Amino acid sequence: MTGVSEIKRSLLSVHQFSEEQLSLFTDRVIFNSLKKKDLLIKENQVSDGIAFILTGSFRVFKKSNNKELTIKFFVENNWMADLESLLTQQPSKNYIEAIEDSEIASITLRDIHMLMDSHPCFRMLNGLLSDLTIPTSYIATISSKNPDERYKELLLKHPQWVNRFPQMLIASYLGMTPETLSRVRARMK
Amino acid sequence: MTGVSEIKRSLLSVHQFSEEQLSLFTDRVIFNSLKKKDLLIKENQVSDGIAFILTGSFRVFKKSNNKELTIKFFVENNWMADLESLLTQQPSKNYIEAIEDSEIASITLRDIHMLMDSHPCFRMLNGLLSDLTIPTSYIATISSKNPDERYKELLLKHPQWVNRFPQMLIASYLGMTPETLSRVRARMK
DNA sequence: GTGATTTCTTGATTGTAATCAAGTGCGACA
DNA sequence: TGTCGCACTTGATTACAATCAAGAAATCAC
Repeated sequence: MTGVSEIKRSLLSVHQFSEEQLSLFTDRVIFNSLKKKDLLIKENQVSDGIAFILTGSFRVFKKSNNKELTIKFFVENNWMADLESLLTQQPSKNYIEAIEDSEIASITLRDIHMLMDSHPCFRMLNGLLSDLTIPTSYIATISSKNPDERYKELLLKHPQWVNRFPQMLIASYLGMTPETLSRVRARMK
Repeated sequence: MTGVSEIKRSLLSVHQFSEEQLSLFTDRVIFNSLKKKDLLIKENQVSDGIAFILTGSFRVFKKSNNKELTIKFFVENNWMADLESLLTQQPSKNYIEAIEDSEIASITLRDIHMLMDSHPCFRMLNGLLSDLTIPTSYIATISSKNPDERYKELLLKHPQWVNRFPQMLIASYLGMTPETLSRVRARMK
């Protein structure tokens, strides 16, 4: 009930770690609760590790002009981080916010490096990074499809998101106004 | 005149490698020439390493509908790769094309892993990855600024690109038609 | 160097999503 | 349970970049 087994299962999906190695890892994680709207990362803060979502959901967003632009969603049983800030160790230009009340387990970059130094197999954790990138498909969708196509694509790729997250956030993620999203949905019945 | 010293200089910018370590790395690189329009990576091909650009330039693009969408430019003295394909070892959804005749030096993922296993310091090469991501700022620009602002931003961030690359490609990168870019430029004099 | 092909410019028109606005509904919270 | 505030819907209008088109300029191939 602590979440340790979920973390281990996730690690096993990238590499056949031994039970001992898994424990080396989970011994270093720190558990946290966040309430809806709490921020995990604020702009100008340096990301110091990655977090596994045990329950709940998050979004990465950016302030541009003074609009919020939602770039990515994360839900339970996935790792999350601000990849840019993590890799460069420069201040983040993004925010990560809990959409729902959430439970997470974090590990610092320093601890990951220590694990990698002592056990080369932990190098395989780099495989986790791919889920943290912004996929080129997202750019393609945003910049070359119309609102109806964008929404249809989301329904195919992430049908659960549509009912789980407020439409404002979905609209923001799809690069359209809430009004437009509302009309897209009306059109589809 | 082989390019080895440029590679070493680039490696030193991420970590204080010894001369011996640098040579371990450069002993493994393979040199190649590409002509304008040659492809380094095609769609559906798995990326098997990273390449350092000695001379020339490249673009990452994607086919969507049947338009080409330019996502990133790379110029000499930088590393390039299709990060998604590299991290997931899944077929690429993108193309990498030489914009000019170019010289590159490549190293395979397998060789990088070997180096990391034998010398933990090579783990620092992960720092190179940050230049390969799609920055969130790009998304913000594309999806919340008008054509004039987008072009002005490019002039600030990458003034050299504007004269070096064909306007079609610049327009494609900025998410607008060549006609629109032409008008933006006319407007700015 | 000449012709051929592609890129760039400029103009006219259109389509589409943003904006502005008002009303409805629902959920959070006291 | 009631009410307050925020999210969502729907309508009318506007703004802006895409599209279509044609001509000029630049680049490429032979």
